[in-house]
Amino acid sequence: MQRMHELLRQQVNITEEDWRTFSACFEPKTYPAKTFYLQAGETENYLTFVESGVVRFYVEAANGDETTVGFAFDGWFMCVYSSFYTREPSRYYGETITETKLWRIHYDDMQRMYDRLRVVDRIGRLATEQMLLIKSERELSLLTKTAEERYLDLLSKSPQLFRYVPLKHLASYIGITPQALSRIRKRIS
Amino acid sequence: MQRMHELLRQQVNITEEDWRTFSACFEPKTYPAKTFYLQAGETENYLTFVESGVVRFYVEAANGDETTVGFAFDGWFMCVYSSFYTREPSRYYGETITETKLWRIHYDDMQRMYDRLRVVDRIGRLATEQMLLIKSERELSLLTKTAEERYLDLLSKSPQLFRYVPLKHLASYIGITPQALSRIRKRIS
DNA sequence: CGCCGAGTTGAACTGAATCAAGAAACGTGG
DNA sequence: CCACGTTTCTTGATTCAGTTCAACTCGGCG
Repeated sequence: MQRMHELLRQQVNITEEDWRTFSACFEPKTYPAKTFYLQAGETENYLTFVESGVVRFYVEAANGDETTVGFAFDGWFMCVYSSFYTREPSRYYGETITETKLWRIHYDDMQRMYDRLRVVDRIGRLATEQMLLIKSERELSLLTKTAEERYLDLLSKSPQLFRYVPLKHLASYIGITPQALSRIRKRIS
Repeated sequence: MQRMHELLRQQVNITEEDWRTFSACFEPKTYPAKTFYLQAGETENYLTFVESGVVRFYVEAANGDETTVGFAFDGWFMCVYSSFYTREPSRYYGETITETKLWRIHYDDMQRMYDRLRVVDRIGRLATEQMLLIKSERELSLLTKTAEERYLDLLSKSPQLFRYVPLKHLASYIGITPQALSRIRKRIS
């Protein structure tokens, strides 16, 4: 919680009183490794701050194949936004990779906070803007870069992933099969 | 402006007074067809509401190839968000396809509005959330669908594009070359 | 009329998918 | 702490979608 407080203060002016009101809405929770924090078909009810751990988001194709869409790391806000905003069932699974400690706020509480505290609208806007930047960058990467370039980007920007996540999930994040990734790694080394 | 007012009122409670204050910051502008509203290297200074017309966003590769990243239609807010938020030069070009009438607000005025009117924080948050939904959908499409599926999606969801935009730009939006799109169209028909 | 950009078509090539099999690493129970 | 089964990773052979390069058609427009 300490960490979330610091992170928010870097971005917005939040009074001690507003922080107490806002932070009181969060509940702590811990998931063991390899457990679902959200399954496809469920509705995302929480906006979550990751205190420690790594979470993987993926979708499942009709044939059972998984496509990894993204990850959430410690110090991030995470959420299946498409379900959280629209209140429709999620198409994504969210699964912990390592043991994950988090703080989360329920959708209903968040709406109350939006109405009650002006600073929360501001926080929500800035958090969404940051996620939009990440998604725009990824769109550009998928459109203009080769699989090999995306692999090297991942290697340099998120080396910690390679310690926890099986290569097959990184392959599907890059947009290729595990076999293709294996050959890229062989070619490079 | 009428249209923007209606659109906003569908989403937030905005008082007449706040609307007058906010809308007074917007200036009208008209671009002929095939002109740049923003070039790569420039910083995006405006958040823009498209009154009528179609705008294409693209990036240019080292070899001169263009990759179309997206479009903006009438009734949309448009912006090169990555440049607008970060105040860094844009890597995207924004070029009108048809004559385009728009209303725009300068970055500095928008920041003033954020501080002055609470409802603008709310509007900014909701607008960003919607763009994030669009980008998330596109990410999923690029990761899990074939070029042919993306072509058919575009055909059913945005048929108006086919009236204005050369196929080569739709091809690069789909993520393939004009030749490959030509063959897909032949195969399907 | 001649030019130019857009679209199509053909042929050769390439990166990645697929199918299949084997090797390595991992974790779980005894 | 080892043995076993499972998952992950690698490698090979084949197929496929899409790229690249090149030639040609078509329609608009100075």
